[in-house]
Amino acid sequence: MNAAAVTKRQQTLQRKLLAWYDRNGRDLPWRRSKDPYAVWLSEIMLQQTQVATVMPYYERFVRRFPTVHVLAAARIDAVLKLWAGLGYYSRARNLHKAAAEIVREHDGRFPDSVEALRTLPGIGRYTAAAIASICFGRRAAVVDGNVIRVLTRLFNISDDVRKPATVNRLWGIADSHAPARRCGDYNQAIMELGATVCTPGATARCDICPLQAQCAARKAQTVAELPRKSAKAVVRHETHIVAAICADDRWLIRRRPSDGLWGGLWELPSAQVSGAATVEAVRRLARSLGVPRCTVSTQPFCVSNHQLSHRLIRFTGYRCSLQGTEAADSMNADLRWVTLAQFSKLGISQAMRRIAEALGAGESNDRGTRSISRRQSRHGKPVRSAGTPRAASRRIA
DNA sequence: AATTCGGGGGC
DNA sequence: GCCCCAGAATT
Repeated sequence: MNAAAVTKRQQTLQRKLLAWYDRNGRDLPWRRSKDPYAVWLSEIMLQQTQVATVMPYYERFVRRFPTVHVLAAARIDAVLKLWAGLGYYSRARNLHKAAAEIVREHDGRFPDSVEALRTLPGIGRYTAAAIASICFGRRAAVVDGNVIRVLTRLFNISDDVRKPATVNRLWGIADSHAPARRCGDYNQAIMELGATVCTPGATARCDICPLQAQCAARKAQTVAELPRKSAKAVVRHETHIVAAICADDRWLIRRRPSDGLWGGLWELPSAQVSGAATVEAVRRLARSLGVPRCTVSTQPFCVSNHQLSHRLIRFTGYRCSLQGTEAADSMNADLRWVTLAQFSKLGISQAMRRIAEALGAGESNDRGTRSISRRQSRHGKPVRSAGTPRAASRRIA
């Protein structure tokens, strides 16, 4: 908030960063205009996600939803479908909500202040400042993972950056250094420096850094140790079962509740179990879906480990064939019967995609035969999800 | 202040 | 394997 006391040193940093950025800034799709919609979308996608990962998703998304009006009018399923695989799906749900809000409350125009932007779902202090500075020329500093690295090194700050108090301190420092003019470029410059030069650990390229003469960590030879982070929480291990319930060539799928993990995405019904994966647990899951009687394969068709940042989930999938013709709860809009091809085109997580592929590999190989078969891909290599024990990689029909 | 949210790039 | 990533919302 305080732009009053701008020191000579701050001006030097601003000038060097901007000059460096003018020469070395990457040509990214969302930098080609100051259209707040494009910038907003990119900033949301880039949350905790690297540029290289975002690129194809961004291109697809703007092609399908070119304006905030188109996005606001879309169904959430269509949005999640294009987001599928990118992770952190609340971003997509909040994006959709915010689009509707912008159209409804702001006549389709983006708010141009940090405070007003901040009220939109999915827009926190970083994203609000990024949009306000880049699109509307506001003087608003940003702090992200890149800026944390650059600032802790520039000022040789060894506080634990996992503590909110440390990050708050960095927000203050960032704010005191943000220039009144070209603040959007300045913000992108310091992030670009963190992404391409002031990189983590020993990969930092201090030799080509425009701020090497000003860097306290370089002088103190602490670059590789900064930023300092306390140990992160240990990953919990969980066991989940998957019920692949089949009637003819259709599978019962369900939409996950909109909050929580993989919220709003479709899945082959799954559930966490406390002990080991069992056929009994699968039967219970099937019953809860309105499938009272079915035959559950004794051998799983797939065991797949899925690593998340804070937990490791082991999915064990079982085939279930329906007895009789009773349908699952037909009044439940979150349940559907679809072919595997249809399923793969819906918004589903990467974890579920792998499970569905294991299921499909077994299908295609089993076509026309009842024999025990080793699942194979088209390339002839055995299909085996990460961590699958060999014994479980074959299915007994 | 601590947890919860995904998935992949790059070493 | 490991660390990290243009963070936000919830508890």
